[in-house]
Amino acid sequence: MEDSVFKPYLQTKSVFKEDRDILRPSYIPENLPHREKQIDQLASILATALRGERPSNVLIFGKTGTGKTAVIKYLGNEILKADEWERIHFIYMNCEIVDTPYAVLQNIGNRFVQDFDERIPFTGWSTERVYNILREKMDEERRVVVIVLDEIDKLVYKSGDDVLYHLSKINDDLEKAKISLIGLSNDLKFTEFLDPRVKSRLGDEKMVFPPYNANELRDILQQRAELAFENGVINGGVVSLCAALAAQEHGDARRALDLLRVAAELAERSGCDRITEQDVRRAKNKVELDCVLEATRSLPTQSKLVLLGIILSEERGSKRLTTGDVYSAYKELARRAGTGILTQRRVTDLISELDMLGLVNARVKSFGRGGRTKEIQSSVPMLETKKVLEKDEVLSGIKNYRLKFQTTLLVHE
DNA sequence: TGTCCACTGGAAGGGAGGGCTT
DNA sequence: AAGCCCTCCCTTCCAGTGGACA
Repeated sequence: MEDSVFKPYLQTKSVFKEDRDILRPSYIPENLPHREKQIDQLASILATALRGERPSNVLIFGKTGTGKTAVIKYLGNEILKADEWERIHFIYMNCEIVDTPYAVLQNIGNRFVQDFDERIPFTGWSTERVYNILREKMDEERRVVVIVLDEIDKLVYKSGDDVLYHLSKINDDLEKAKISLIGLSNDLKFTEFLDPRVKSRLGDEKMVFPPYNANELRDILQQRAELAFENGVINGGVVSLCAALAAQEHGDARRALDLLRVAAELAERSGCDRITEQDVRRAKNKVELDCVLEATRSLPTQSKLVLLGIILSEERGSKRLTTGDVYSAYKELARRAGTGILTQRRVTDLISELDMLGLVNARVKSFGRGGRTKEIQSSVPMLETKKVLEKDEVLSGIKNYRLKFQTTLLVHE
């Protein structure tokens, strides 16, 4: 240990108390400041379950970082604590991960299967069969099942409302068990895509979580900071700055906590025993850059080629790219890299995906006789992103490549 | 006022790859 | 082994369109 390369890092005093996960968004604190009203309201709905009755279905709306997930998980824990007869099942699922009808049903179904041999396989069965098993198993005992579908809008946009239709209707087929559904969404409009029957059944009750303002964010951070840091590590200015920065981004508490955590890590790494406002500013840049680079890194190869095509075209001076331009650049790169070449239709979709991830800006624009197409601009730091892209094995062969073709708009200029 | 460009984005479907069932 | 199922990724086909220009 004496000469270990880790020694200097182990010796530096940590700014954190033992548990730095307290600053992670997944941590559920003992109380949630400024969500008392919402907790009360939900508690009054869920309390029905403690009497063995079925609580109303609830839809909860609110932007990212407004505490939807934290509140529902908190209430989930509380209700299980209060459930003397152990007849309540609380099932939480994130539909961004569990995002197909089959997966949702399989996931719920397996909570009610004890025997390993009877588990529902992750593929192979028909969805109907999974549904039937799920219904049977669930109905074996008298119980109330609360199913939380986080990011429920993602499920609907991807797979339609079939599962929700079946799940919201399942009570008609149950004798002993009762289920209630809680959907969390940051998109108010997704219900427009639901079958009217599903829409009305799902939305017995509706709630909206407003964004936190800077003062509320400060309270939240203050609470966590006291739990996470040693005394004197942090001052009021640091917390206020994190809160203010996050308030500018539609009151996202997750963002605020990230800032504080990363600022602390930066301070720690540079051997300081207190966090400064300078650290917070550095953290802001780091958090933003890390987000973009991580999104880039995890792109499928073909999307990486499209993004690289956009970046290289811009690097050469064309600021406004059309779908056609991007496709030409992409084709050139794909040919070079020796991958298959996708159709333009497919690349259109990949561009839209990049747009949704916030890596590029793409909006449909009409150029009159010039036709109607997307106007595309990257919104990533070019140098760093290019480095990440070139680390991909398949793309490594086209390092430092320069495009040959000319953009249409460049020609006109 | 109508034309016409360069796509857009929906629909349908193929086929590969995971796996279960008989 | 043959015949299912579900999902992912992709192709093919195509009606529809905003707005500069004649």
